[in-house]
Amino acid sequence: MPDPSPPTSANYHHGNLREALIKAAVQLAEEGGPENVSVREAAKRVGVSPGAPFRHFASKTALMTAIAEEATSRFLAEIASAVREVAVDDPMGRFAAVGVAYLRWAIRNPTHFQIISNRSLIDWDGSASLQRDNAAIRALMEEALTEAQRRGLLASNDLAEAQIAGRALVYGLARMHIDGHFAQWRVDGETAERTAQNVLKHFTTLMGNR
Amino acid sequence: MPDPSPPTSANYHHGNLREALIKAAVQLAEEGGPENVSVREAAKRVGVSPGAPFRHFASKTALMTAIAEEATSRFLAEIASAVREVAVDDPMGRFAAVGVAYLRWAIRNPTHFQIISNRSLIDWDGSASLQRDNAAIRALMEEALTEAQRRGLLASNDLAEAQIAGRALVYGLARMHIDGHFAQWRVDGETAERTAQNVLKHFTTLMGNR
DNA sequence: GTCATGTGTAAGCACCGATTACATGGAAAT
DNA sequence: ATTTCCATGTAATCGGTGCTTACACATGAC
Repeated sequence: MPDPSPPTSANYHHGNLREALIKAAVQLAEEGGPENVSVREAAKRVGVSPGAPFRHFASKTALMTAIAEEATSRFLAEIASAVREVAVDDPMGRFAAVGVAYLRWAIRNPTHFQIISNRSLIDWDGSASLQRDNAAIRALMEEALTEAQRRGLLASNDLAEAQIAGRALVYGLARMHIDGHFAQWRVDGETAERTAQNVLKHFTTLMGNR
Repeated sequence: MPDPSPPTSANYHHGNLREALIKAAVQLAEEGGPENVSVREAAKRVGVSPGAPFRHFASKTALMTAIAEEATSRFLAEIASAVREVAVDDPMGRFAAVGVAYLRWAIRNPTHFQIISNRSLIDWDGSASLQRDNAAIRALMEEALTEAQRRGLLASNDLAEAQIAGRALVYGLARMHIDGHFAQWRVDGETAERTAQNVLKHFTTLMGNR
């Protein structure tokens, strides 16, 4: 009996192992959370030996970082797009748009949000794109609030405090959602997004001078 | 040369291995985060074989859950104590006190807060004390806001929304601190606690009817 | 056609959580 | 006082993990 599947020219070289590994790792995270991702299992699913992934990623952290880079890029794009749809002379509207878009993306992409929120799986300091995109997201929020204060549209007179508060609200709501805290109230997935956004909008108006 | 340290009667039975393991595990978490905890390493530090811990904890999760139970109990006690120091006819004051005490504990006990905030290391559903204590903490906050609304002291007319908002603010601030987000602003440990509490107090007054 | 390079395999390291069979020693029962 | 029993330890082992090293091969440049 001949070898049923020798490493012939057809499959010895995968062709796009890097992308395939990223896809497999994301799938593993979707099945059992980011902690469930294992390089070996991803390699197995792609049909490659356990050592192969390390030709493309120096470490498991590097693999997860690559996933985070892709995700953060899309995250930023969606937030920036939402901001662009608000009138330039409405900073509080831009601020609210950032928050709503942030939450919307986090809720609709829970796996990726969990990955980019997990400090221990990712090498933040080692990725220029991660730092740049995250800074850009922060800048979008900060610009809106700074401009709002300049125009006297902000209730608080402490800009830093308002920025931290806004960030905490959005981040807290997003984390409550992915950590399952909403189940402690009666909120059921479907309404979670609407509820969180209502809370956010209510507070952005509360932060504004009306 | 005789056996230098045989398992004689003096040390064959540890005496209080359970507590010793908990202490060692907490120390490991303090050194490198909750992910750094390993049952084997804790056993080694206590001077016991790798299998011994499993006589006292059915799994690593059970060990971490035991740590979380102790921590949550102290967490609740401190919050309850802070609430008791506020006048009974000042529900918004109680609400603020819960938030401040919550944040204060989280900031001063970052290791334990990280452990009790990590859903994947702990068996939440399997611990009655964890569920009870967490429910008690939630109840303290909810009671305050509910009473505030009953007395017409709440700006929002949606109680559930206000509760989620309050929770999100406190939780978001706490997580931002342990996740190192405050470093992105100029906040430096010392002032982090004061800043977070200022933000919280500012918003509790914003939430109130004045 | 030859060869260098990139990309895979195979084997193996140290560590991990967890299980099993066995050893031990203290306390309770007689 | 002796025996018995059981909680609590050890030793060995299993499958899984991240990661490294030595080697094989397929492919593109020359």
